[in-house]
Amino acid sequence: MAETATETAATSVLDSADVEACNAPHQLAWRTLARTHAAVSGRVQEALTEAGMPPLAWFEVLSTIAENDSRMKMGELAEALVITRGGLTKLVDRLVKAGLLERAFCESDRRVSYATLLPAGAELLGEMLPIVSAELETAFAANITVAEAEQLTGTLERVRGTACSGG
Amino acid sequence: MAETATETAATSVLDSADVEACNAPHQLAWRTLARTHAAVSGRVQEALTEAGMPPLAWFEVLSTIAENDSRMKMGELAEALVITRGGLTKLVDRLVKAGLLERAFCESDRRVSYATLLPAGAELLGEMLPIVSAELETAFAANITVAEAEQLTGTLERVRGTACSGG
DNA sequence: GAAGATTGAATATTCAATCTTA
DNA sequence: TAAGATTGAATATTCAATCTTC
Repeated sequence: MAETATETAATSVLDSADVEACNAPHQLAWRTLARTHAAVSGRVQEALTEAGMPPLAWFEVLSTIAENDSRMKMGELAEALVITRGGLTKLVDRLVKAGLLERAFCESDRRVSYATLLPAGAELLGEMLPIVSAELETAFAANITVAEAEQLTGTLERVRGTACSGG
Repeated sequence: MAETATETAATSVLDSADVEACNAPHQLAWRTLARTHAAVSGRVQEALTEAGMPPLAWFEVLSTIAENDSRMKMGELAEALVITRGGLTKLVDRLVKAGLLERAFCESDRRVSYATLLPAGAELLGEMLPIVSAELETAFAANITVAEAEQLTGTLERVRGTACSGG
């Protein structure tokens, strides 16, 4: 309505099919997913900053490498973190400059390079972990049960599957 | 442990408590949430690029405003999109420059400014929507049921709640 | 002084092009 | 020629400082 008003820039901009599409359960789930991710990320980031710690991205890198025998190929790491290769190169550059990681080259295939965790990186990870964990406990444990968390993980992994492999 | 090895940079870097914390259901849920978000975002972004459309962030802005009577305060919009105010100002700048949005000022309180949807913005939204919808259908509808999507939304909203308000 | 929004400097991320090795 | 990684240019985002209005 209100199409007679002269001020209204663009009322009723979406036809009924569009509105339906916007409010479909899957669309709603996606929007909630995106905003929950942003909100929780922000909280964790804030907690790290207040504790004088490096950004969340550094934690992601350190923890991912630590869980993979403290050594990962750059390509694998980029895929695990779901960021571009170029972006990962520069991110790792910063961690190397900070003395947390070291680059190593594969002997059998000189094209590949590894990012390896240094003791200082492991130590920092140990300091960041409780802060991140505490924040996640606040966000998750306080609001959903363990069973719900596991179900959430399962559902999300199925969604992610198609998004990645296209199969 | 493993301090006798000369090659290993940092093996067994996490003690058992840390490993436990990393693999806790809530930590796992968070990691899956973050990576699913990145993966699906990437897919949608790619589809938009291939169709010669603007980035996903533009879609988020346009659709959020469209769902709120085609007019939102900058602060509300920033909160809805979970980005900083400064970031939103520049994002909206780009959309304004592209002729998709218009700024309007509140008469009762001159401090607040509105972002209003222009017809060109509504038209573009109509073109982007089917592309985004199709990609989300591929990611969601193909892998989870409507009931699961609704449950996912509910679970995520509870997680988000604490992350935002702290209550 | 406080709230809302914007700006500029610094940082981070992407995309395309390049380099090296298989 | 292709795969893996890196670099540089362009873009986007944040943080702190500023401006305006309440």
